[in-house]
Amino acid sequence: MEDQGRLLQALSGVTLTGHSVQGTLGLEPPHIHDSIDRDERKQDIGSILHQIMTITDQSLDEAQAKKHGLNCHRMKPALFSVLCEIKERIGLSISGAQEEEPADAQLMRLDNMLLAEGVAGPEKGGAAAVAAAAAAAVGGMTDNSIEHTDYRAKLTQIRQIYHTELEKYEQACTEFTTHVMNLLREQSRTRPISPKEIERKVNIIHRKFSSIQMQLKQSTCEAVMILRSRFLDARRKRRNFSKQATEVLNEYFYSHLSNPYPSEEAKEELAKKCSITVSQVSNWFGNKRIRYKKNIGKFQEEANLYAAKTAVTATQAVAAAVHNGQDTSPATPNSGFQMKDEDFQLDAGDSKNSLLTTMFTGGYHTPYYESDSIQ
DNA sequence: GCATATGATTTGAT
DNA sequence: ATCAAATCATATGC
Repeated sequence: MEDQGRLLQALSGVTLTGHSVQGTLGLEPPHIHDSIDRDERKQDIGSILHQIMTITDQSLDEAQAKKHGLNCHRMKPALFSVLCEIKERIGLSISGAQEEEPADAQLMRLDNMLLAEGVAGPEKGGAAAVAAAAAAAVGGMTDNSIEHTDYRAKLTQIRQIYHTELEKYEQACTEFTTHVMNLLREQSRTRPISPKEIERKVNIIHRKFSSIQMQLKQSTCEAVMILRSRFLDARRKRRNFSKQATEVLNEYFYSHLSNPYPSEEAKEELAKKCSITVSQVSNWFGNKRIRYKKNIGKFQEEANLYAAKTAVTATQAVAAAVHNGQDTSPATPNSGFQMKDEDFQLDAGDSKNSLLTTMFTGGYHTPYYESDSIQ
């Protein structure tokens, strides 16, 4: 009863000194309570608060001490690893081994595209812009270069934004990762968190951030595409080749009519002569071949023109040949036209020009350019 | 304004 | 990779 009394005293904050236990049990008349001094009660509350504070401090210290003791316990590492293992197993059995890497291919595609467009990869925008400006200054393509530099400038802009954003993301990712890692490492002193789990969590963070990066890449790609279609779609801004370039190309075409497939070297030379690209030469020959084949009649006049042209240049050689007593019998410019995997012979009926048809449909197989003849 | 010419691109085959 | 063929989109000439 004595013990109980003290305990109750401590808990209720009412001094029971001089009163019987019955009093604390509510057997005392109530008016006695009212008579207790208010100051005295305040003092009691203060002392209890103090006690509580002290207790809290003590228990914190105690807990800290206990924790430290546990941490230093020789069995702690073993216990920790066992707990980690158990946790690992539970985690695996719940979530299973779900590996999801479907976005990888798309990410690669985006990366490749950005690299191809010059948005990612080594810095070259400035140099290219300078080169373009220089080309413009030299001359040649005056109206084209302005748009091209404009395009370059916009591309550089996109590139800059892309890189700043990417850097920001990377920085945020590293920051967040280190923060989480520190947190987990700190917690691993009191919770079973294995390094493996930390690694996994870090991976999750990286995945999240890389998905954000992918969004950035995606929108950058879109921007570049729009820019391209606005500025670089050659079909929209097509310019005919110069008369001189067409001349050179036609000369080659009609003088190689039996095999109008310039080699890589020939293409390069033609490109240089015409100040166009090799692929433009390829395009031109591709178009020419198909269009010539489709309607040889339409091209008769042109063929004659260039045949005559080359004939003139060949005159000297012919003269020499005649002088040497060689055969100079006429050949036909278009009779031997040959497409790949196909022998294409001119049908006389196709031609609208009967004179030229009779002139050039002689059944000779020797292309005119290979003979030393003049018409 | 329209028909044709022409350079570029796409597609599918080899 | 290169080509033929079809197609697109602009240029040009009338």
